[in-house]
Amino acid sequence: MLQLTKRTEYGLIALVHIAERGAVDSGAFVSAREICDRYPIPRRLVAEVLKALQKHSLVESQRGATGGYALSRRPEAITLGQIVAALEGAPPLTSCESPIVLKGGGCEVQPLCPIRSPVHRVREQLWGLLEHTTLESLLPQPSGARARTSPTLS
Amino acid sequence: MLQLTKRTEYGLIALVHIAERGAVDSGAFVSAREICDRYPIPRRLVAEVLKALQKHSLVESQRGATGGYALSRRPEAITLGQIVAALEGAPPLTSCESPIVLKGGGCEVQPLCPIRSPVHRVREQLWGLLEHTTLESLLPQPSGARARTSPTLS
DNA sequence: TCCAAATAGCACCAAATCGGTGCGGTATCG
DNA sequence: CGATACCGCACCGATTTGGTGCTATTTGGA
Repeated sequence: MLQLTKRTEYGLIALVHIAERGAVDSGAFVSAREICDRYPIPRRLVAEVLKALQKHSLVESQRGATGGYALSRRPEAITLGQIVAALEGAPPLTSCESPIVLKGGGCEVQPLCPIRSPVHRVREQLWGLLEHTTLESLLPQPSGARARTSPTLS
Repeated sequence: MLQLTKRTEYGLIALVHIAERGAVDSGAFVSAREICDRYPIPRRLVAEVLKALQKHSLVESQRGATGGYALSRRPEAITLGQIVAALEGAPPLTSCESPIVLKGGGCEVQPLCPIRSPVHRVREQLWGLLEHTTLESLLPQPSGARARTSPTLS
């Protein structure tokens, strides 16, 4: 499916929320509870997602009573591609997209597969798009650049 | 998953093959058997996929002994977006991508969802990419070596 | 000091989707 | 007639997804 999973959506929401709270690099920590209090996301899921993001060094975690999560980089240094790769596995671009072989041929021989090469081109453009979209660009314009109504979550 | 299904890949292969054979608009018909003789695709699957493509008016079918499938339009008038939409359902762009609601809020109220609007933007770009990629551009350079898909959208 | 809050880790589950198949029916050409 | 080829339905197993239970561990604060 050409669709983001719920995990990724939850991750995006969590990251946007953390970014809005200004929790960057141990400056402050946002708890999973705060996130799922605000949005109807199961607490367990948000924890699982954040854990995955932490493993990919996108967020840092702090245990204990006042613990939580914080971005490990500034929002403009985090890309959608990194988030998706962290939550949905390595980009399928690397693995042979269409392991189609001619009868008797091998997929290794590129000229035999009619669509592998062009589809790879498309996939690369797609990931390029994701890589050029930063977390910051997903934030609801904090400094009033655009006239979008701020959610005013806090 | 941000990945095309096997069905879509099979569909692309079938369409590319049909296009290469010059079967356009009842000019000639390519049988499913010919396709799966050439590529290791289960005959049943290719038939199912072609049927779906036919329902979406991307190919036409002819029953009988010398029957088969033909493109209903020229390859440059068929886009990747149309193919994907036919084989993986309506573009998820229309349905609310992240049905996230604030506690007590509704997803209908757009300003409340922090990521819906930005994610929609990204999705639109993505589909724009697919819509600008024609079946012709997926062909292995028939004559004019214009293997472009869409020019720099970022 | 002790408890509450919070993350970490593991196993587990139900439902949906995906890839693929069986079987019979119908149309068409030779 | 009969071979070829599309059509339609139901069905199956495997994988993925979305989600939960429970417990351990860490940490701050009353």
